Amino acid sequence: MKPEILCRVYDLLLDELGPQNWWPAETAFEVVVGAVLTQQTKWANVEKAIDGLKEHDLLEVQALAKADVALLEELVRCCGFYRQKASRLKEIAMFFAEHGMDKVFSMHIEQIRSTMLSLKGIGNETADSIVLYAANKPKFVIDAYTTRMMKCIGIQGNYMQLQGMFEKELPTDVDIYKEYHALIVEYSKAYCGRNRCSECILTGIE
DNA sequence: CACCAGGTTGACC
DNA sequence: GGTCAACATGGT
Repeated sequence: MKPEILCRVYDLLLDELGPQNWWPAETAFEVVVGAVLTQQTKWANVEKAIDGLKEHDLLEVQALAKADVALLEELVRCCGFYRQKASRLKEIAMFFAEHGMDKVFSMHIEQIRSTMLSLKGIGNETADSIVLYAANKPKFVIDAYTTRMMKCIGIQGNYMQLQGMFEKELPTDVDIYKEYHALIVEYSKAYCGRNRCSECILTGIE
């Protein structure tokens, strides 16, 4: 792997798309809910579910922790895997209701991460999304787009290996981590469709 | 009508 | 350690 390559990719993406200002959410808890709902799901469908939850005043910890699961299933049905997501969201809300979200998010970064991983329905990517965008701590998020893009430029590895590469090369900076992940997702959605590689701005960077 | 979407889990090797 | 089916709706 060339030195500085991840920094150069960041500069290219930022120059191409401009700042993305992720995560689109009004509160930290909305980030948590959105992070679970967006698993294998288009963001447009997540927005519908978020709107529905807001209308029922369920997008806050105490309310969601006490919510009727059947109602939750109805509200998140548009996101797929709706039975799992409904019950898991409620359990996650119950956890935060008991332990206090601010208190949990004020722990050390690796402790927040492992705490999130201990909850059903939260794996590596969702845990890191929560750490970065809800707890506001520097953890680089790897997702399917990131893995694909890195493979395109000759960088391969599993989740933790890729994360290690980004965190080693980049400055430890919450805003850069947030922006970089957002840029990868948005660039991939816009330009990495079929047969788009020839006009990709990253062509030849490896 | 097939395929994919900002994954996670539990079972299995 | 890695791999795999199951989980499910909605858009192209």
